[in-house]
Amino acid sequence: MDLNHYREEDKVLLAVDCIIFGFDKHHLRILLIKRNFEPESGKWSLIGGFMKREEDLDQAAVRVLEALTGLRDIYMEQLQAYSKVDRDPGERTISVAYYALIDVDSHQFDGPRLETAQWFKLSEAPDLIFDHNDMVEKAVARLRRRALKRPIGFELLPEKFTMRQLQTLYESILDKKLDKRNFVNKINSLDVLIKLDEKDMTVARKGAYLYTFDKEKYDRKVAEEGFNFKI
Amino acid sequence: MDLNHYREEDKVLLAVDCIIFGFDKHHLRILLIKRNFEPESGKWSLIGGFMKREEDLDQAAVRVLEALTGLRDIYMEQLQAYSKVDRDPGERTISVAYYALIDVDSHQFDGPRLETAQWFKLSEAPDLIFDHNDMVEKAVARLRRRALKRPIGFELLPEKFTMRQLQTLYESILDKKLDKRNFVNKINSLDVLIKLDEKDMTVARKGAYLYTFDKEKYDRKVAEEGFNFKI
DNA sequence: TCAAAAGTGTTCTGTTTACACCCATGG
DNA sequence: CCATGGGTGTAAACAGAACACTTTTGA
Repeated sequence: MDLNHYREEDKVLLAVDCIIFGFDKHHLRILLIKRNFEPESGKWSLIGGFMKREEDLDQAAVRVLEALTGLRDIYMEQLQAYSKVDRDPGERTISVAYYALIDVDSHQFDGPRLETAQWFKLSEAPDLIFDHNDMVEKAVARLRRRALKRPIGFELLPEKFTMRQLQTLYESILDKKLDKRNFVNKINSLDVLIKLDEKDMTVARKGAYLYTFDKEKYDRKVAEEGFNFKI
Repeated sequence: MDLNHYREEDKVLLAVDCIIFGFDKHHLRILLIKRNFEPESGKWSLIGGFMKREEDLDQAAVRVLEALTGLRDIYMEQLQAYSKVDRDPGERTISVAYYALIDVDSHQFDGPRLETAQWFKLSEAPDLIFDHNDMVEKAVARLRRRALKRPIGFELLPEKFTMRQLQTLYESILDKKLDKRNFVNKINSLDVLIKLDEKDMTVARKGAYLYTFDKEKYDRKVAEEGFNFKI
């Protein structure tokens, strides 16, 4: 059997596509670009590009994201490979999806790219090319699972945030209303937030306490394989 | 930027590697083959091979598994892609890992392949080539997560099985002893097993009732997004 | 003085855990 | 008749869900 012999003609192009989730204090968003090249020029798609021979997929994802949006040092995680034979009508390509979570407000992308890259509310995102809708759906499912397993927010929230912002983030990820008291009790019982003396006076006349994550405690607890964050 | 232009020299070989879990009524096992080709000839590895241009990854995984073991109609699920630049010392290849669960006893592989393919107890598996150890570790983690989320066993157990066999399966997946009464109560509360009138008289003087999965109920419940199977 | 959002605890219910004895049978 | 593994229930601890009023202060 020639299973184990390289056949030059079986080589394929490997692409990466990035599902970038953002949160802007009110809504969960996703970053898309309008394609200005064929195929499917003019349509919306995920940020993507080809892996080069001298890099691995993780590196390709980081490079492609920066090239198209100027966003730097974004940590991305691999989701899975998409390989249907006819997924890209142009050329046989296999694409590996990556996803990341970032705080919209502290990651402005630079001017010239603004026209092509744009944040959409998750619920209002346009139809995407190829199998990109599937990729997004899968990424959302992963985000939800992850949110239920441990408190996320490090990446999606600014350094300092109010309890309500964290709750709103969870509500938009899980797409359901949560009980304020139960949420606060749950978060506090996890003991990974530091309550600051500072208040955000813009959100209410009374003001709202600001919190930060206690990264050390958080990492320790995640490592100890605990948490289980059911809401 | 040439992000969006195909470069012939960036094409790569895409491989699949299969982590096949089996259960033989006592132990969780994994299927490995001894390589009789370079590189790393003589060492143990996962079952793997290259994707052809005219098929997708899922199809490649099924084909490769059958070619090397004679195992047919095995449902496999994609884990993730492995793409370190130097992962295969021979040629630049990216490998996508797949995993499957099967019942060892009802899936004998055919004679001539017996010498290369072999079931190992998970705890006694040899060191593997390339990044295959990582793949296995990841697959085990996935298997555990899945076992905790819903009752698995359809695939890993024979059609009819005893409660104790199901418990042993869970104990070997989770690698810890479970309480017999709590386990039975939990399983029964899920209401997806059918208790047969038949007993397996080989396991104890008293005999042990045989069960089958109620596939319809099971599928309905999984679809209703419920279950949460904490043990 | 009032509108708007923040902050805060308790009770109830369901789930998980811990735990020990009798049963049926083949040898 | 006894050794072996199968089969069964209950109580205590814990986690999750439901639920309403007071506080602060800027306009």
